[in-house]
Amino acid sequence: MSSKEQSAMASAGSSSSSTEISDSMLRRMAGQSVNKAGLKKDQSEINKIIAEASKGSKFYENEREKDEKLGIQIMKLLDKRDRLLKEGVDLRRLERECDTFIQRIESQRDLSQTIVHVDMDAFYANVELLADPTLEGIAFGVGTGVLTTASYEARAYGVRSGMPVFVAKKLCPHLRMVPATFNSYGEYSGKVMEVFRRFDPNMAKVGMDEAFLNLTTYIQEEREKDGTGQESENAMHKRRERIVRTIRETCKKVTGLTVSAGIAPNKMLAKICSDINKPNNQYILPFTRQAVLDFTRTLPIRKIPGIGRVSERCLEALGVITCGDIITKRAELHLLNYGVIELLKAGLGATSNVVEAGRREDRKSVGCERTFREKSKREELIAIVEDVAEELTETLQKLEYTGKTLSLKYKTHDFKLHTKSHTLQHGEYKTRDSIQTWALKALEESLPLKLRLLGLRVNQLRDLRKKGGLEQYFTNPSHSRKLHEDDEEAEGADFNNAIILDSDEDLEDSEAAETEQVERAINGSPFNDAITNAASSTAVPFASKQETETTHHPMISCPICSRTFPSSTTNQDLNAHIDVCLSKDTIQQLSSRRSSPILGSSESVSSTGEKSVGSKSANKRSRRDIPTNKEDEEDYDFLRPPTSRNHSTTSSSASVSPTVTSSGGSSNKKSKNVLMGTKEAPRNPFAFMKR
DNA sequence: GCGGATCAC
DNA sequence: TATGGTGATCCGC
Ligand SMILES: Nc1ccn([C@H]2C[C@H](O)[C@@H](COP(=O)(O)OP(=O)(O)OP(=O)(O)O)O2)c(=O)n1
Ligand SMILES: [Mg+2]
Repeated sequence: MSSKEQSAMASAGSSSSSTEISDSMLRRMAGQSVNKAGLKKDQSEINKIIAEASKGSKFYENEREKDEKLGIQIMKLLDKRDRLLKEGVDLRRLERECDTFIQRIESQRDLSQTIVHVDMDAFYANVELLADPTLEGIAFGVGTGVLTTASYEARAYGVRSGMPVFVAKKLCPHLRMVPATFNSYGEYSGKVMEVFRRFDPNMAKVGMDEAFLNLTTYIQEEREKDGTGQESENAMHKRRERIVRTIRETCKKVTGLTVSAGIAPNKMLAKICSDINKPNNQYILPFTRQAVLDFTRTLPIRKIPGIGRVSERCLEALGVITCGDIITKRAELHLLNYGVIELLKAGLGATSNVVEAGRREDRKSVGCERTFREKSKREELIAIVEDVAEELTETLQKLEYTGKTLSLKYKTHDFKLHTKSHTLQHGEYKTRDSIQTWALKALEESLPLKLRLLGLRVNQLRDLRKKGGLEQYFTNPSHSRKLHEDDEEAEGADFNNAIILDSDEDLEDSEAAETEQVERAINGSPFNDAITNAASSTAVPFASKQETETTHHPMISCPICSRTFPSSTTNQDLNAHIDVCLSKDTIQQLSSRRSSPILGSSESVSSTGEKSVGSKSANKRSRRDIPTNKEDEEDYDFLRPPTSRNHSTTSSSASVSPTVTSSGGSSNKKSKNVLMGTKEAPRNPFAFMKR
């Protein structure tokens, strides 16, 4: 049993070449393998060229070390699994427990929202193309030293984001490079977002070139305007496609840039779909449970946002390659305290469909870092820190934030990363001096170092544009500034008020309590003092409000079959119907191909004229009280038991958090991601999909 | 609160 | 010869 996985894990050297580059290293060095369309060469050949070009470098050595440690951690993970199984853990019980989770997830599945993920094609590259038409149709990359992105012509050679130029040129000798012009990307980003916002004023921007839109309201309004009543699923399907095509065309018309899109009932699926027909195209997933399950069953877990190279390898070692495997292996995942519930949600394609605009005060940090040729001379390093501190200060002031925590980041010549941070008890980081003073101190006490990167970052921010103090607590969320209403790029540095009070608390480690000064300056009026001081003492100024939204759910509909009901329907009736639907046995449908009423009519139909998306507030909860569960909405409650379970079975010996034991220095540290979890505490890499 | 680590863009 | 910058989150202490 374990022999099979053992071959799957680690390197299982199948490399036939004389050199000994393991499979895992080949894959590690090759970023995203776009295996999609016409690559000029075989992906495995490309991977070999990449690794070959890097071999021997410090970078490569560092990667190899990390790879080796990961292999060890994975082996420990498998050992732990085998040990628990040998000790007689009841897998079937775990499986039943997972089935309960699945039932709950299913009961909350919501197909009622039309979610779209829009993603600009080769964004930086296409912006450069607008400025320089001679780039049309040729292979080129954007950046210096490392590519931020590449034209699709270049991608055909295996050239990708994050790849160093010298490697890219090995893959594509005629590759042309153009330097990045970040300001222009910001400007175009602004224009693009403006277009998206026409279709969903609440659009959620994700980075400079992508966004989530909830088109449900737009669609509803359009239908009302048309006088169109309830539509067949087929008609809805076409309407969605048409509207998204319009969005993309408008974007192209207004900005000259092409965009791809994914249309699905929730964010994760929409995001995955936007990639399917890239570039300059779209993909829509039918809004039926069966279509979603068919889609996810064979979907590689690596496509799940949040599952990166490391998680992919860990899961692969457990035999989990596709989302369908998540279901199949659910008991083992549960046993190992992997974040089963989040994995199951992803595997079932039942994730968050809440789209809300980001807010300025949501920002958590502002930083600045610089890579340079190896340096170890004290004065040189000091000069760099001073330089970085100055730039960071300028950025902070322009953006109008201050922060309580400052961290210094440095990378040694052999690519090992480190950070040191300091949190002020009273004051705030705001001036160049307060920042630089601590940064230099931190650097000096680490000093004998040969470095290639230095950076500074301020955390625990306070938004100076937002009313400080307790009022935040009572102010209506809608009053908070949307992230787009200004901020970065475009826009000349609008001078800041006279907030320049300088509160160099930290200078002598004295931590003066000039917070008062700062606050006063910010709030301008002394009337605020009482509130302000109280707030700062309770850390409220930095608090962000809680949304506590459950999944979007404007109408009452069966979460399994989508059938809608009048809002007058009682919970009892609804639950009765849900039980019927669930009784079909979710698991079975997952593993069996079982065709289904595709976009057919059978579903949806009976709308009983329950229109009104407007009555949104109607039913906020999608799960109308399931079986016997506690009140908690918290997934982790289900994962708690694991620890006790694991050990209860084995009693003492279980060695609570054994395996890891830290082998010298930072070594074992793999603990990070799920697996290594010496203990329970499953990791939750899916913030993105979380409610 | 700190430091390491993973992930995304 | 040679491997970026910004920001977020999670985990174990
Ligand atoms: N490691 C990375 C990845 C991306 N970017 C920047 C450049 C990209 O143009 C932009 C958007 O990232 P995407 O992942 O969306 O990639 P592209 O838009 O370039 O290509 P596409 O979306 O068509 O795959 O972010 C970056 O600086 N560094
Ligand atoms: Mg893009």
